[in-house]
Amino acid sequence: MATLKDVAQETGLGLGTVSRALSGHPRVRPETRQQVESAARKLGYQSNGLARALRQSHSNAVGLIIPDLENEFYTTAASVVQSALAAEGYRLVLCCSNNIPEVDATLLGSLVESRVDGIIHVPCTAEGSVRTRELNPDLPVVEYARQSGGYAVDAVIGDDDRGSAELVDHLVELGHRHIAMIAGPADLSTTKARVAGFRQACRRHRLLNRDCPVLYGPAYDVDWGAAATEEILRGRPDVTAIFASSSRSALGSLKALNERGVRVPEDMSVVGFLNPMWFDVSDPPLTTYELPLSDMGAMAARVLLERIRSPRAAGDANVVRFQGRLVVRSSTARARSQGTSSDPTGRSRAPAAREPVRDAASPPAKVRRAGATSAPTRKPASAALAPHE
Amino acid sequence: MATLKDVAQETGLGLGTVSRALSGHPRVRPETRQQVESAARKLGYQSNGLARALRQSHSNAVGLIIPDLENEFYTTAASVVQSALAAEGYRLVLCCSNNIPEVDATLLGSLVESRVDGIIHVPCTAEGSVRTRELNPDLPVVEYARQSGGYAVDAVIGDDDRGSAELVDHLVELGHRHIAMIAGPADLSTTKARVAGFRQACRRHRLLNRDCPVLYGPAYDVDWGAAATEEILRGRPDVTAIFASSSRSALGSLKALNERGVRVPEDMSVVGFLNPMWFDVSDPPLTTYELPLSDMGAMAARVLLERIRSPRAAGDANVVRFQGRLVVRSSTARARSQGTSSDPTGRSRAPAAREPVRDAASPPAKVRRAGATSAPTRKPASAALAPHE
DNA sequence: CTGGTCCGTGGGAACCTTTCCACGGCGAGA
DNA sequence: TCTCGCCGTGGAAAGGTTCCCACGGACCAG
Repeated sequence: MATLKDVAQETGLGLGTVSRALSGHPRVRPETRQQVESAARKLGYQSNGLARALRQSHSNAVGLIIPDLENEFYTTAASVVQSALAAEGYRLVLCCSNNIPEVDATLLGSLVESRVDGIIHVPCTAEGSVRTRELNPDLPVVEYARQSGGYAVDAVIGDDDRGSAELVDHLVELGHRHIAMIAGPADLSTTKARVAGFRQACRRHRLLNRDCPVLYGPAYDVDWGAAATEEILRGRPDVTAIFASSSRSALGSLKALNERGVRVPEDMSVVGFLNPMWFDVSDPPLTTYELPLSDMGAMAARVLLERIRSPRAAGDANVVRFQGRLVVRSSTARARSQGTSSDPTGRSRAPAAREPVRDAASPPAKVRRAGATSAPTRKPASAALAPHE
Repeated sequence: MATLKDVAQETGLGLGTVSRALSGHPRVRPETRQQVESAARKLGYQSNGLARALRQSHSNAVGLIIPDLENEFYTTAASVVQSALAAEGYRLVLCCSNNIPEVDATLLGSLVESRVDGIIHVPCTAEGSVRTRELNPDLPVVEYARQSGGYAVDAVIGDDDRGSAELVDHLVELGHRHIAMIAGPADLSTTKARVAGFRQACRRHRLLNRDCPVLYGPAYDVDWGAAATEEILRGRPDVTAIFASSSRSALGSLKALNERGVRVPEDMSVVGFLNPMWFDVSDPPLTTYELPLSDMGAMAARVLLERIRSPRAAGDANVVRFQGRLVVRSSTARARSQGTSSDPTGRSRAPAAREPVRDAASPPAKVRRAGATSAPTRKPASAALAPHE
């Protein structure tokens, strides 16, 4: 391929001039620029991004590491991050850890080696992104969806525990007092948060721990959702509601229930988590807690770009937490004949079924120092999570 | 960050030696290697991928351009391509054209500028990937899912027209003779193929063109699916079956029908295209044509890597076409009181409902010259599309 | 008329690696 | 004993860009 030197030779100009002409530098005569441009076109010159990145020591690329490429929770993030970055002239290098810690670590290494300008990371262990700090302390990193620990690293997360709590509130309101939670891998921070919210809400409603089992599983996927549901049907006849804490396990749960002929919501209420587009044509449409995924992805990109552009003040971590909202559909109904229920048919559905789903759940949030200072949290976050100055 | 030079200085060795030691070159004394490695660890040395790529003139990265990051059709591809590449030590640079030709072209340019080693491209115009040939004739490109034209470029595609045909066959078998097709943008090659298959099958069954309208739309998305369905309900009371030629428009169609109180399949049969995981818990579970997306993605990666590794023989395009299979569920039933129907209740469901969905549809396919020579096509493809030697 | 400034350009250094070549030493075969 | 070849190493070139500095000319003010 043609290089700058070739263009220089063709035009009889020096390399510096050609470079300036091509990169829009003001100090170059218009005619010269014309000449250079036509020569470049003629030779089919394509500037070498590698060489430029090497010289300028920034590559206009950022890495995104997600644990699962077939989960709309993350692909939505990837999508909007990609858009946000593209708008600012950055490329996205997408990696997938498959939730394997070793792969995660390798990917991190590979990304710093390839000299990306920043990384958005969904960590899959408690160590999280701290490894990048060892590799390159100056590399901006923001954690997404999951938070690794007490390290001072930027993060954009959903309010998982509040979501769990709202779903439990909803179920309790309908008279359920025996609720099973289908959780994911125990060591993920999202799992922890969702379980914590679940337990806390149960306590608040004076539900007994043994009435509200939590089933940890190998992954947030359809098979586990189905398997856990089987387990519940087999071993816990007292349970009247299932809280599947991810969209995929909810799908699996529904599948298993449908196959076993268990009617939803008459015999069993089911709630999901997050709100993929197919939740309202499933059979039945699912009650769930929706997180503003697009906003979250955009925010992650914004926080990262801000860090890339302005030098980072050490220890000054920026944690943004997004609220979601309860979306009530027809997969939840009054508990069947379980003590307090006054409706033996169990058929009275929640009143607010089929409410519109896709409106802007949280106010347009601003990054601290990017303008308005309001964090998107409605109530002040716990100390560990609030942006600390 | 520490560089090779720093390590050389630290150890008192020359750059060449340090480089060799670190890159596993055999000609270096084990003790020396030890020394270098410990010094590198001590300094936190991270090799600079940019410099290496520049020197070796290959970057171990490949680009993937898809038109829509929220469509499981493409994200599935992205996922498996990513895995396949990672296994061979390549990174994936993911770009999204949003189906905008200008963006597509820009992305192509940006990728060749960043010196990826190859590109997998879902073209969004008929020109397709030919632009890369101008930019860099040696850059391996494989087109995915859509085929741009008569250019000699590798491609991995699904057998869209056969899929359409099989769905039409299925509907006709059930007595439908007025079938509306919800198509996508008219200029996409997938749309063309699906419409062609539809028309052809209609002709074969002697259905009249005016009984089988094709609705072209702005995009393969939920809104268009819903809008088109409204249009059909309003303007075409004769239609008894809707062929939504993508998973998302099927979703929109179902949504619209449910909202209008039109029963599926009693009042209207619906078939989708492709087979996202939620198609069998939708209300009702959808009959569809499933394409082996994982195999297709893997094949695309394989074809590309093969091209990267072995010099391309000009004009020798390798086109692989994947068969899918009909998946019959309960969204299709005998046509309502439409002439031939012998079942006035319209309730006799297709016999094969709930058949297993996720088995290996097509035999493990081999790339030409990568071992076995059998193409994954069951019957010989048309001349224009067969791998030509 | 001269000194200073700005403009446009050329040349070289720097970015960091890999790779090639050369060189000294040493063991083995002639 | 001499030579050949191999081994381990050092040095330098190359890869393609950007950035800094210097330089000549023109222009302006004193």
